[in-house]
Amino acid sequence: MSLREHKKKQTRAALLAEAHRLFAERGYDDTTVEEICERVGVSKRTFFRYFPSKEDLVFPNHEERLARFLTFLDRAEHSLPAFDTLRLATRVFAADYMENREHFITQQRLIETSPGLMAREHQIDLAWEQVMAHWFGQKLGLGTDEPALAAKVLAGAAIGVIRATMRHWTSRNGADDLEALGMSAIAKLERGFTHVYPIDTTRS
Amino acid sequence: MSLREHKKKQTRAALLAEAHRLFAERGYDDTTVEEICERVGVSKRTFFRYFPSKEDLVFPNHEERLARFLTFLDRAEHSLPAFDTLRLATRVFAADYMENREHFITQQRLIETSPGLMAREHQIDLAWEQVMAHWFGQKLGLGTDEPALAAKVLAGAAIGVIRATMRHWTSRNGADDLEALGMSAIAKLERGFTHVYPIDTTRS
DNA sequence: GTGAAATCTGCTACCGAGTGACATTTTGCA
DNA sequence: TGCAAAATGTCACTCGGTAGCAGATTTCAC
Repeated sequence: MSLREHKKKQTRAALLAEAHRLFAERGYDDTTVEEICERVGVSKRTFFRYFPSKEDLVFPNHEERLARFLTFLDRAEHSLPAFDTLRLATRVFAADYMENREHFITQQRLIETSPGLMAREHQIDLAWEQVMAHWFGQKLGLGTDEPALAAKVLAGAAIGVIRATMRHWTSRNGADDLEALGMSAIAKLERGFTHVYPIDTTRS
Repeated sequence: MSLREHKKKQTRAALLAEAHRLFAERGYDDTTVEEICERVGVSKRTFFRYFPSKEDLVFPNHEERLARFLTFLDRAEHSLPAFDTLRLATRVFAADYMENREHFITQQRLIETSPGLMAREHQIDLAWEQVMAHWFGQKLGLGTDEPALAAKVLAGAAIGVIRATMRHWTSRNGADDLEALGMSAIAKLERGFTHVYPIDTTRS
């Protein structure tokens, strides 16, 4: 790595670290980009060359995570039923969240303090949803582009279920077994919610 | 209605109309609030007393719609199975969308041009999700506050499914029967997605 | 090493959304 | 008509984000 690249990594890391310190100290909205820059000793202009927006400070490696998910799906055994692959992915990611639970919960709490961050999170979820929709579409054997409606609907349901589960988990400070929650959620997707709200078989 | 209230309604309507004309003409992001104000003959400060933000111009009556949904749920026959009530609601809202399809599709297209509008839409969806979670929680007979996890997960899935369905519908210019799409989506929630991605019963 | 070219940074000036304080007009009512 | 309240306008400001350009640093070829 050249000296230049090294310094860039350092600057980026310094901005991230200082930002998170300030966010923890006085919150996201009450921390201005200029403050962060002053502390790091960098101009505002330079900041925006490292991070396209202030929000990106909170989701520094979402692209990497999404890429991980993508390669996971690509490498998944083609013969495995779709929901089994989902279960595998859930195990992997649940383990990650459980291991770094303080970090993720802190981040989630921060996100919930600012509508802008909520928006950004949603944007990221949309990307995940698209990836899933595409993958489900392939599983249905309809080629790669323009996944079928059923695949898109399933992807939407999956993301919705994941978000609700994650919110529940973080709201309880990560006390529950995230993998178990995930398995239960996937089971509901797979078998339907009728066992929760039984179909009335006495009606005509 | 007093003269004062009358004028206020007029001003509000004028702002909305002018805004939508400009949005259609040169897009949301390329229309400034000041422009809208100039055309209507009102100061920027006054604008922000009518609309808390520029985004609210695009979702002028979302509170009213949500309230409609709420009273619908409240008035629903208590004995009716949960999913049947959902189906009823879907019929009502699908009819509304089908009747004013140009309006809704135009609005959706506009929303998709701006991340800020997408964010706002999501915020509104969250409110719907909360209402649904609360209602599902009641249906489960667990009292009114802090709906059970299952209720929250179902609400998340429901919103996810609705959004995916709506996106599909608008992307095809409202050509499909929205009510039929909705019924299919609810059926998937109810019975599960196994018929789309069958469970492999041959595995050990 | 030295110099030139590519790259990085800082500065200043700007835009648009949104807010606060305070003066001015408009309306409702006695 | 006159007075209080409500609505509006004005001005100045904050903050996130961008454009242009000048000056500094690094890289690389020689």
